Amino acid sequence: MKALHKLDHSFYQRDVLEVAPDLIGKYLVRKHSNGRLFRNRITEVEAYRGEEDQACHASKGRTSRTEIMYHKGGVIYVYLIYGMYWMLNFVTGMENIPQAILIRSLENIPGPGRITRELEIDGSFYGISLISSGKIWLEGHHEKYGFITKTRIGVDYAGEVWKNKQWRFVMDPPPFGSPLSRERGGTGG
DNA sequence: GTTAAGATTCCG
DNA sequence: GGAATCTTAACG
Repeated sequence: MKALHKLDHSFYQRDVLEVAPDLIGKYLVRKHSNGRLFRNRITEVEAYRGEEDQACHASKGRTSRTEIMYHKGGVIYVYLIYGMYWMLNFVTGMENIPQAILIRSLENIPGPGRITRELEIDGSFYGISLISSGKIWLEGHHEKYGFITKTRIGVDYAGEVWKNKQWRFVMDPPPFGSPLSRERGGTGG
């Protein structure tokens, strides 16, 4: 078994459309205050790219909420949706270029709201470092996973051009035994 | 200050 | 299909 290494700034400080597919199969590691360690592979993400992307929160420009997306890659962007669920995002790219990747599913946790609930991630994670916080980081090895692209979920308001971007990346083939693999072999409707 | 809507999830 | 639940952005 290959050794896992922690991903550093060089991984995150690339264009969001390069980083997003590279996230597939990487291990998300969460260290709790009691020392307990959670480690699970990322299976689905979505890219949000720049002020021109009408589905990206930064399309509203710099605000207190979007400010962190203008930071160079390697920090966390979280926000509350529907008053109930925290969405976990990784900021990517260079300084002053707003980008982020929504972590939509892990190997055993489908759903962005469920990920933050189970990993105990909330607003206090806004802006913390994926490299030096010690609370959350990524590990990987030099191996690429297969993936397919799809349109992003829940962004129909963004207009024809942006809502149709194939900027959702899903592990394919899915991990054996996962809900995804069962879905795949299903009846098809 | 008020208001509409949201990168969701769960139940029926 | 609809409720839960509250922050954000837009407007005044």
